[in-house]
Amino acid sequence: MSDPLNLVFGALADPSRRQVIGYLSECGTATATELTGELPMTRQAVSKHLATLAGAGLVESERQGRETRYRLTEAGADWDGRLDALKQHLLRRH
Amino acid sequence: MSDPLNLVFGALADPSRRQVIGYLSECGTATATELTGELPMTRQAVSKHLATLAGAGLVESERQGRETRYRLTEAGADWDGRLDALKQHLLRRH
DNA sequence: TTAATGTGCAACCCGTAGGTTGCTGACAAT
DNA sequence: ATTGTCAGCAACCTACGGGTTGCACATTAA
Repeated sequence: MSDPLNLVFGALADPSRRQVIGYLSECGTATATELTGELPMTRQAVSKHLATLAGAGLVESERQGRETRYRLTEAGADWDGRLDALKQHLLRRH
Repeated sequence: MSDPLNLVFGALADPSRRQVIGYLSECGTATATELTGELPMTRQAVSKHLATLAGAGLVESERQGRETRYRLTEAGADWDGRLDALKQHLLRRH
């Protein structure tokens, strides 16, 4: 369960989590409550997704005052690029 | 649920399925019962995994007589390469 | 024809992942 | 000092995924 590949692909398997990666790639940085406005779920659910992404090393967090801001790690940014490329590839293929 | 990206990442999320991809990459082609010898599970479980991989377009099957042989599709072979590369990348990183 | 082998289908079990609600604690604003 | 906002638990619910067993069908071998 601690296999890095497992963590990464487990994290990427969920569409909400891939969406979070996309948003973070656009906004650069965001809090859990900010992301909640973009997703049809509770803040706690978003928080769990962020924890999963952090566990996979795709996201990192930093607490500033009373809010904690999340941003993509280098690995997370890499995956955002690959996901975009795959989307384009799949769209043109059909 | 029919989003291609969902299907692909859902399929790749399971370690057994990634292992199946690896075996098919080595052997070229195999049946469900042959793969059962390599994995700690039942033939039906392997068969389900193969069905999932086929649903994601990573594997294709062809029935020959009473046995059905599975092989990687082009997309599946691509992913086998990427998985190997990622493994190496993660190993050297630590 | 009969037996053996390979497959597919359906029902079922069980753990866990995704999501919710409810509460508590930390900062900030007034 | 009080009130409002942000975050972090913890418990709970529920659906689904991974796996099993059991049976029925098709094909090859005896």
